[in-house]
Amino acid sequence: MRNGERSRERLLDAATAEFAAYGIAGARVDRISAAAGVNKAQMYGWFSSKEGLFDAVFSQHLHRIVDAVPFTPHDLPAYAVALYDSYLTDPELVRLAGWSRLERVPVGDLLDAHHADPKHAAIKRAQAEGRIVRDIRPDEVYALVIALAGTWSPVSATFTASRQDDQADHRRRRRALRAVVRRALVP
Amino acid sequence: MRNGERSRERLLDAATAEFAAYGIAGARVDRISAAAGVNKAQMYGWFSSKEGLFDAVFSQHLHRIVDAVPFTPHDLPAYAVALYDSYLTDPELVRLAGWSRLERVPVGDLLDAHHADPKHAAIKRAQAEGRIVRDIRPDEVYALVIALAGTWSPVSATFTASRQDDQADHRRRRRALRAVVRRALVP
DNA sequence: CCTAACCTACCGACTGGTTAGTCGGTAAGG
DNA sequence: CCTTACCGACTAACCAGTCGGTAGGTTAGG
Repeated sequence: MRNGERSRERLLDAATAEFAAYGIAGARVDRISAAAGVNKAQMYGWFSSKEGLFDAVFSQHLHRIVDAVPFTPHDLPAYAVALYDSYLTDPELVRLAGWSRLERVPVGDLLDAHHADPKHAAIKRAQAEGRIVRDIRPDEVYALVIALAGTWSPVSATFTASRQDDQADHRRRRRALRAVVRRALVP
Repeated sequence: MRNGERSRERLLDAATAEFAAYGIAGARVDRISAAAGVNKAQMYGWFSSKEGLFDAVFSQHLHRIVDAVPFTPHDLPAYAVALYDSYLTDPELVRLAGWSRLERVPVGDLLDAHHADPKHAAIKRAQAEGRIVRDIRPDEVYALVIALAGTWSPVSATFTASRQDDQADHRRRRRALRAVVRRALVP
């Protein structure tokens, strides 16, 4: 009974990297346990299956996926830009969400309602204050901002940005993103 | 030598469905050959591996992914709405692109330049004519439109729409999409 | 017109490596 | 003495890819 807590953490870290890189079907439990330095049987004692391990990883990172960046409904352009930056520093989270969408949740909400509801409510208030356009429903405002911030994300259908890109590229994308969100959603 | 052409077609159709549903790592070649009614050894005679089969499937559908909808740079809002509709009728294409991004092409362009270049050039002309705002580069205009059209797509990080959704929902999303693209990109 | 050679579609059965998950245990701490 | 961390070795199923064929159609030579 030397150090169960630390082992569990190393295991979840290794599993995060593995699932982010290969998805659920592509992940290998032997690779995870080897990378974590945790015995496989031990792993199965804590989490009962590969799927169970993915669930643990995903729910552990849920708040980081959702709140990687403080939500600022009164300044959506800045929020979108901050998301762009967070996708650059933490592409794993976006990839994890992508796998979950493709391998687990093909339609409907990706996350539980109680993660999104507070944001929708905040958007509604900002609309009442005249900070956000009123002709689009709060949940859709949110969806559109997330989609825009993900234009160059690790699940982009066009181009995925990386930290190695030229700083000028990042600046140009941030500027475009800020302008688009402002013109589209700020009255 | 009864009908090689038809068998090949059935095989590619079955492979498309399988890869769209499960991705490369999750796809099972036995399932594909069974669904197509084509012997597995035959399959390996035509395509040399599971990866080779995915490549064939993906390149076969490339033009449909890129040109599922006629590109109308002079009316980007309508283009975005048409893409929304095409994602509803053909979610497989978007999922295929998603798998390719996650399992194959983690950074940079998802598609070859020669697929995107004509569109960028058309956007540039539309900008010169004053039909599209000039403060955003053509390739980024395109990326932003694709991202917006994919707000409720099968790779959405928030909500994935489906044909079963209420017609009112579809109308509301189309209207929001049209408004956002117009305000953001049309002068 | 026949037939031998050849090509391509088609196929059932197999294999070797991989992989999720298990077993039966030791030892450390409380 | 009980619980929990830890572990090497194992297994049964799975799965991509192969083997060694048969048969139908086409062509060319006689």
